Amino acid sequence: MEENKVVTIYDIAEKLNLATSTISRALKDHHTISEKTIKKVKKVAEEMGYVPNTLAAGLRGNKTQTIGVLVPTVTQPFLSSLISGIEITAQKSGYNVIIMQSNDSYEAEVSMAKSLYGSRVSGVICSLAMKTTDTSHFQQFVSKDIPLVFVDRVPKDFDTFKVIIDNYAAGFKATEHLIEQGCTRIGHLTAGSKFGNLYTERMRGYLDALKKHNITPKEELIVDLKAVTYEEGVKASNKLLDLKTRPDGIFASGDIMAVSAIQSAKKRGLKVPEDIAIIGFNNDPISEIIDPNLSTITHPAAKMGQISAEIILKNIKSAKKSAEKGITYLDTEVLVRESSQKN
Amino acid sequence: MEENKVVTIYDIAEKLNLATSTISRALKDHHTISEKTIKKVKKVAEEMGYVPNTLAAGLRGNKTQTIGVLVPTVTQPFLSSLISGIEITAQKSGYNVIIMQSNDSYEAEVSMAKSLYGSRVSGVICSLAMKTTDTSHFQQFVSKDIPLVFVDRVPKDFDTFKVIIDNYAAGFKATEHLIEQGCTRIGHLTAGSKFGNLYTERMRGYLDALKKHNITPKEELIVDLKAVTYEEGVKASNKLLDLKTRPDGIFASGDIMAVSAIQSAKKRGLKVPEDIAIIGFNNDPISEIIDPNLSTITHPAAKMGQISAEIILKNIKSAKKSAEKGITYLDTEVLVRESSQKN
DNA sequence: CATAAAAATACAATCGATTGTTTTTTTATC
DNA sequence: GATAAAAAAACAATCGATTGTATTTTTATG
Repeated sequence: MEENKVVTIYDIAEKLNLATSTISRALKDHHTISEKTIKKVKKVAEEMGYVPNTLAAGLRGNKTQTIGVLVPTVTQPFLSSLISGIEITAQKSGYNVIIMQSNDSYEAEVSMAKSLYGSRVSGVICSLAMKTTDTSHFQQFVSKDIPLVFVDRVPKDFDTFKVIIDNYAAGFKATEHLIEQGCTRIGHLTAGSKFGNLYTERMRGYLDALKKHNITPKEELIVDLKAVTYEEGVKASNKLLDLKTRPDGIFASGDIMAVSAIQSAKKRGLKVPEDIAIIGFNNDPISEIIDPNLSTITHPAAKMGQISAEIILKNIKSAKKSAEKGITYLDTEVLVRESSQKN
Repeated sequence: MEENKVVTIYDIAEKLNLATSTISRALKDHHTISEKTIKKVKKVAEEMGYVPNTLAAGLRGNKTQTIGVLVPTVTQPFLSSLISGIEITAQKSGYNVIIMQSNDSYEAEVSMAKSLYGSRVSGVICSLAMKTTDTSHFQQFVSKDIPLVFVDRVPKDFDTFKVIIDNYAAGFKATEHLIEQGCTRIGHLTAGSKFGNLYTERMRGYLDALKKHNITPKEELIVDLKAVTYEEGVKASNKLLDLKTRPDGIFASGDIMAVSAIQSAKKRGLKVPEDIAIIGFNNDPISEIIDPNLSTITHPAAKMGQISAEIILKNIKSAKKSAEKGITYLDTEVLVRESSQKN
């Protein structure tokens, strides 16, 4: 380890009396450099504590070994698992990950997209802010051939890679499961559905499942949360539980909401699932811990992160080949635990 | 938005028939550039869709607007909150955050530290891998005057900034709280304590609290988990509950472990806190949800992230001023909820 | 209006790695 | 040993923003 001076290829070149181009090529095993020289260069580089300056390489090549990740927050279990999946996959290929949190603000998202662009990231993975309807701030990546993947919360009308689950089908399955358990009056907790997002899709599944089984949807049974928090979940659950005719089942579009519902029901002395069956969405860690254990829809967070990263990596390498941009659907399952099992 | 060509200050310079140096200075309101020119340059830059290339700036100035964050994982609630705090604070000052997960592996940590160094991050915030005992791989940052903050899991013998809670005091408080509730036979769940880490400190607090109240520590009452997971927690809890003389209180060094203990106790028909009082550590989201609500020690994750980032930012600016490197202690509190309240 | 002082802008080197092209060295062949 | 071919290494430009220094333009003053 040297004193305070940063070691560059110039220092190595000087020491070995070679050209910097030779050093640069030797370090990456270029075929025009002799074995002997390669060995010598690597040895000295090691000794001098040389660490390549990725900025210089990135500037020259106009690309970095960095993937930008833009998500609403990192603290939700689903998103932190997603990020973990991205980071692990990127790391394996020598890529770094820059994280930004939009905090569900459209303005923040626009500004952060610009910042990522300025950082010359090699690719971008984004889960949209809840308030985002216009996505033109992502156009800059596409027009510069920077691979862009939307994951989980994706826009409808943007032609790029998307990694999602089939939220409609999942909502349908969840609801049908409750119906199979004998529920006939099923409440639904959703959030920000007016933005036409994934919650809306789940709700569509809910509605169609009811329809299929000849149950007439009631508006009073659907509660739209302002934010996906425990407190809002409790408020919304109580709205359902306060109805003159109480629901006998609840499909919550997220585990936090489902947990709120369980707690609210228990607080009133109701038995879950006997009095009211509840199913959530996401398979957050808490679903295995809450009493009764929460039935839920699996949501393969880490896998989605991994696949998103793989798409980025593949499309960086195959340069302008402009692979067909498509939607990757991942499987979900109804995970039946205690909270919904009436039989 | 332009077609496909990336806009640089050269393009702006050409269009306005000015020198690039003028453009560069105008864009940052340098006082030697006239108001008129500044306005003109900014207008055209905006029109042309100019986004500064942070690589070029970073290369020239030998510093980036980036903070490296190296943590065991991003999926633990404490760490994701920590990261969130860092990211928000950094973002406010125009800094980006690169995330890396050591997955508690020493080798990964060493390699990632090198990678961060190669990325020329302006500062580094690290929470050590559990398996790390030697920290010489962080020396490169100090010797290059790159501010380095260790947070939460910090090394003993490294002279740099540290942001931690007083784990000893917290362990003491938690244990004393149980004693005040009338517990006399208090079990302790800890993890990897042989590495001499923060868990060890909490255990020291536990032991001293017992001593202060004339309770003789028993080795059988201390269980050391191999990993901090729910499953390992259950195993460890059962070891305690299987003792011929069962403990009447448990201080778990983390909320996951505490939750495992609650569930394991309940599964045996034991009442919490009547039969056995339990207190955790961290104040994870789950502690408010588990039944009974979990008493715990607050652990100001987001705040620790914020402060760590602030230290970095401050010490980047004050360049080589080499502020005195010290330990910042944050407050913790005993958060008494249901799981420990016998009175 | 000449000249000094101040203001505004231009010039040119720099950061460190990469890479297309050229030159030098080595090897092969007659 | 001369010459062509192949191999190895050197040369030099480049990426885009920054910044110390020089130059030009403007303003002020007698």
